[in-house]
Amino acid sequence: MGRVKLKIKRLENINGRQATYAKRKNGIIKKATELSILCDIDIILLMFSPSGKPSLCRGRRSFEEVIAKFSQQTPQERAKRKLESLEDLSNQARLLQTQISETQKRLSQWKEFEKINNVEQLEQMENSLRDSINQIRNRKEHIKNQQLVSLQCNNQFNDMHIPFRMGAEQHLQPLPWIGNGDSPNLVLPDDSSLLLHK
Amino acid sequence: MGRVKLKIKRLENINGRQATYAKRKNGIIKKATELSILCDIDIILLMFSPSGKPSLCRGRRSFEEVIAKFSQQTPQERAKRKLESLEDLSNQARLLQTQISETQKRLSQWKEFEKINNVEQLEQMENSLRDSINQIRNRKEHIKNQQLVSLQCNNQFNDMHIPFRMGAEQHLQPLPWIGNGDSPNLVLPDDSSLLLHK
DNA sequence: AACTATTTATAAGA
DNA sequence: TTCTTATAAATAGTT
Repeated sequence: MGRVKLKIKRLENINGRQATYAKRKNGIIKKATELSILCDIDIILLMFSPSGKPSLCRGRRSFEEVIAKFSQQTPQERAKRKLESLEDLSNQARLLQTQISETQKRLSQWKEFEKINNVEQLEQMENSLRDSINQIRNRKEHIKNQQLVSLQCNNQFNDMHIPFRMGAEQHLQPLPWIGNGDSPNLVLPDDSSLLLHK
Repeated sequence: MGRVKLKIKRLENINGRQATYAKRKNGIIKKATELSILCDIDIILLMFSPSGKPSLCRGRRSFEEVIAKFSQQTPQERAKRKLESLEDLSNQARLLQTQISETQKRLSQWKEFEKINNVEQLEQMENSLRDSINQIRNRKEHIKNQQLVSLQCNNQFNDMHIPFRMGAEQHLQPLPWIGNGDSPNLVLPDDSSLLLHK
């Protein structure tokens, strides 16, 4: 449609390409808009000028919505998307792996004492454990004293039909972590004393 | 271009929409192809028929390449992409959060004995710690014996110009985890004995 | 799917 | 660049 019939072949003149692009771009955008309205459809037209400037034409729905719709419809696209996110995920996985192995290294210190060859370090670990044992003993004493007190209270109130062990329920709370042994049981004493100062 | 001038407005007849779509789809695809060749540009034309069937037209470069080029060029698109991946990431984050808080809950048992109100449980923990201390003591004994042996060896070989402490280097290995106190120091005794059977 | 009257797009020139 | 215009191309209604 023009003065002469045009051969569909790359225009060698760069200015000619720019001029033709400018004209035909408007034409095709008009066509896309018309098609979208007339037939009530989703359409995306994305093109780059010879100098690289993008032009986007769309119907009523957004670029992202239409691309997503297309990607969801075609299995290849879905697979490709997954492949793309795989890269990110594997980076994250690598990071987590590092963190986990570092943590496990630290944890294994407290399990596999036969791998530690430093007597001073062993002694510091022993002191830390001893400290924890002392804390546990203190706690046990405390609880036993409390039980004694609450039993005395119950005896006082037994004639008043207060339910048995009422007032001592604090130490009867369920401890949900017990028996939930599907993941390793971790231990964390306050072992800041273990850090050797540089 | 046709027998009558067409008002650009949604065609009410569904068959009319289908027919017009079929004709104009070919037209616009031809236009897009011509533009791509004539001006040597990237172009993507994606449209859905009134019944939902997608048609994709592209130039020399693939759909993904052109979309990526566009997404990289426009900051809004880049932001939107990030926003999309945010959803996945937040799901992962939530999962990790759960795992971390579960782990921390377990760990805190070994730090905050004053929160445990069950004497039996405290005793099991104490036994576990005592067991670890015994292991440490055994290890210390073992190392001291080894040191004695290796010192004797060194004395034997001193006249042969063997470097000092050669043969005892095993217990002089650096222990990289010491002093690396930027993350909590974790402890894991073999506390399977702590699990109460249901 | 093919025809064709007519509209629309556009190549070259101003 | 934008406008003009001769001509090519697309297509609406029809068969």
